[in-house]
Amino acid sequence: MTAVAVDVALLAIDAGRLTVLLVEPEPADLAGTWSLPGRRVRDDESLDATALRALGELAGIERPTLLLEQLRTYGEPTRDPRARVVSVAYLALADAPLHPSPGPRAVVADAAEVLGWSPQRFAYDHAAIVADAIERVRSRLEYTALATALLPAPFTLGELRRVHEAVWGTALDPANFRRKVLATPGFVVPAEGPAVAGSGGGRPARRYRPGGATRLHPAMLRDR
Amino acid sequence: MTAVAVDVALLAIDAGRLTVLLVEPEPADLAGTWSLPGRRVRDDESLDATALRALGELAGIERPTLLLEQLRTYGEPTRDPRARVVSVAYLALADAPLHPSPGPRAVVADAAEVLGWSPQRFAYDHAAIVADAIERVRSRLEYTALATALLPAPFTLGELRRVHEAVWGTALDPANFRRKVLATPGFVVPAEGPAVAGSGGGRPARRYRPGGATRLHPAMLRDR
DNA sequence: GCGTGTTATGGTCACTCTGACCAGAACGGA
DNA sequence: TCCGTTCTGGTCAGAGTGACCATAACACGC
Repeated sequence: MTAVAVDVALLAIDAGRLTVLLVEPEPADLAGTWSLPGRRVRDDESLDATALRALGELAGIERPTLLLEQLRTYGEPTRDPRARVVSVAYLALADAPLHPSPGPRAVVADAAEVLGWSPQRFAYDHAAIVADAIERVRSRLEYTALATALLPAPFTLGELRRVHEAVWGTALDPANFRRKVLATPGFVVPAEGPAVAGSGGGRPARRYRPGGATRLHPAMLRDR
Repeated sequence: MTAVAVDVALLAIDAGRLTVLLVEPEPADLAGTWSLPGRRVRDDESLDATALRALGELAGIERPTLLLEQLRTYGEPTRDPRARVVSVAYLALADAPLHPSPGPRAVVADAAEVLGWSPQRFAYDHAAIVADAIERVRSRLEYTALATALLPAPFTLGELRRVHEAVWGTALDPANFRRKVLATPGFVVPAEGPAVAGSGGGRPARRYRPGGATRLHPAMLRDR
């Protein structure tokens, strides 16, 4: 009988880098590999609820501010050698660095490094899911206002720019980035209160909040 | 126990309009509504294979040239009142008008009209799946070369333009469309052979084939 | 054959958007 | 005070775009 599971790729920005949450798989024969937190779907439970439960039970992460977006569903008959499991993969974005709770069973890994790992370091087909999740968030930053989900509000345009730089792995011109963000209706709106200086000195920056727009026009295309 | 099914939104261009394939649901208590062709996933069967089998068994459509793309997975616990069914929805594109086989059990409906139907005319949550599929193909035409999957090769730039017009429901300037397509690397490549006139007269048009590119740079943005 | 309608193709022009770049403003720290 | 940093506003050339025009090359009716 075919089982249904949910696996979650939880991404966050930590020290200027994009990170992904990994956990040790539960089956003993998969020791030494990494996987995404995942749980079987209960009969009365929505897929979103399963995703949140997996993060709580396997990494001790309970955050109401998580942004959840369905990634795709992985259903190759051979993806789990023990049983037929169709897995609905989720992309989740946190607005602050992750601090998983219980010891070595969960780690926060650098996304760019993980992309270079051999697929054998992952359990099941989770190497593909992680790669798809990272590519999805990179693409979403071009066409949607998703970057604001990776930051606590209010934020400065410099902080928003560093989110884009961390996700895309490229440097962006501060003045041009500012011009494009402010020219895109609904991307950000000014927040009340005075400008505040950052940690390394420099002129204090104004603060902004998410503007409510989802799709961006015009888009913020990265270089190719 | 949770079951897994695949539902397919098969779209095609017919007489200058975007169409979607609908079938009558099998349960007797859903008579009078429409649904997408769907089947339970067999234990040894991939999701893609289930999608093709559903089209064959429920509409008599057997086409190797279909383009399949996963849409998303619908898993609300209440979406099917009889049992918990998680459904993986697929978007499928045909390169020619559809001719479903067996009588009134399958119909080809105009996509724009279907979008205006009340959700009660559909079984389950298939109104949402159809709407998501149409929005997906409209969006894909902006950023990918998917339009070439809705046409048999070789094709003229006028035929390719009419695909965009049918999907988006807007008129496009022939000269500007031509300039943009030819300026996008890998979108189309010239086909051998002479130019051929269309049905309604006019200067014969050169023919092209898909150029192999998937993502388009620059994108072909529609008006908003 | 001849005009007419249609489609394809090539071009112009003004406008917008973009990246590269410059310069001053406003802070923290030596 | 000087220096390094970041923020903010600006210029400039080039690419891309929509609106539009003109010509080419066919089918069709007369």
